[in-house]
Amino acid sequence: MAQLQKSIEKRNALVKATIHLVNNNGFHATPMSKIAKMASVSPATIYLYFDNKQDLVNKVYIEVKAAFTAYAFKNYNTDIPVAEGFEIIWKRIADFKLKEVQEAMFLAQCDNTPMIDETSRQEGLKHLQPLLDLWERGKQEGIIKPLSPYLLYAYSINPLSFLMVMQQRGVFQLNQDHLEDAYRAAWDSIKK
Amino acid sequence: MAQLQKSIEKRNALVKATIHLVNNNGFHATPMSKIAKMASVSPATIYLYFDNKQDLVNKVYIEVKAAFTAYAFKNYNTDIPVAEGFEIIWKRIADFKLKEVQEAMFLAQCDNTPMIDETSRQEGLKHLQPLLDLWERGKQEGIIKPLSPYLLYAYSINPLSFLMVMQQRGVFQLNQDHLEDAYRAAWDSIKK
DNA sequence: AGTCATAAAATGAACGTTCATTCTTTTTTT
DNA sequence: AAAAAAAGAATGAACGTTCATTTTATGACT
Repeated sequence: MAQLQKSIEKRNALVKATIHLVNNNGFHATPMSKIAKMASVSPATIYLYFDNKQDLVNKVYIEVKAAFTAYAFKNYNTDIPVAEGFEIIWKRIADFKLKEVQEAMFLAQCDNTPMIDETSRQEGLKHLQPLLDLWERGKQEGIIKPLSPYLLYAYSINPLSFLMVMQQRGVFQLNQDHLEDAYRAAWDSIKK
Repeated sequence: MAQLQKSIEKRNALVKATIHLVNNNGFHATPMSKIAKMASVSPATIYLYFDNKQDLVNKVYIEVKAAFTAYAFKNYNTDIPVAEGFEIIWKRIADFKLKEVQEAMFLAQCDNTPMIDETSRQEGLKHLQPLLDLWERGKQEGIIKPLSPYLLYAYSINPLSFLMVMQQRGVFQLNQDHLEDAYRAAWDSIKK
């Protein structure tokens, strides 16, 4: 029991170190030796928890993505009206990206590079279904534009990633007023 | 003269090969030997044109970025009214991303990873000034929302990158109708 | 409770490979 | 013939992964 506990701690440390180092250096410029060192572990120990480097980063991606969507949909259920549901989800996503900066940065990098296996990418996409359902409902009720989900996503949700990256690079400071403006822009771009 | 001519061809081949290989494998999974092979050149020859691998990718980034912005602002000048100017620029950007897919993918990857030096990133940003000026004018005339340029960019220009990546991954096909919809969403999100 | 045998977990060193870069030689151009 | 450009082979460092060994935890038996 104490043994299992310890293992989980080590695994978490490895995941955390991977996120941090990949954010700063990229996947291929992050040696296993450095991940091990940051997690206070021997390089060989990584291979007790993961098959290899690719498996490590795939698993980290899927776990972070799952955590992200769990957070995003926490206060949402299908009984809530479309406009309100969208606002709830959008603001939770913004929350996540502002609070869990490292995790969000990691996802942004994964989504824009060939770093992740295609299958893991697909896996990560599945979790977004509630949002797609909401948009479908919104279209049927004539509340939002009859557009492809990719367009809806591109103009309402995805811009948050861009803003977060800019904030992270220190080029501008994102505050609560900005977020209200951003939400308004997001809604204006998809509402009918 | 004939010698210089030949050199430029080799250099172009190297740039092209770098873009292609980095798009498919990422920066660090693209060995100089493969770039050389794809450009039909010896690895050593690369070092006649570029200082090292980092210098190569930085220069490719800046050149592609310059080509991109030159294309974007081709038909625009400061006498054109704000709304019309925005439409011209937006559609040229969309054009570029659809026609020069490899170049656009390369920029998207550079903008979301630690692959490029910070100074090169800054350098690439400078070229966007005409768009910033246009927004400033739009705000003063009360035509577009009084928002930070980062918000304006995030909700009007940047989504195109997302759409292009999705298209490139084959998850959906972007056609002319989509582009009209996308432009409408872009404008709705920033107009007052 | 304490001892010890066994198994699991963890380690550091070592291996084989890959890669960026350099060096020496050959080819091409002037 | 001299200089510039290009080539391929060589070099040394870094990396992912494995291996042999040590450390730690577990549980049976006194």
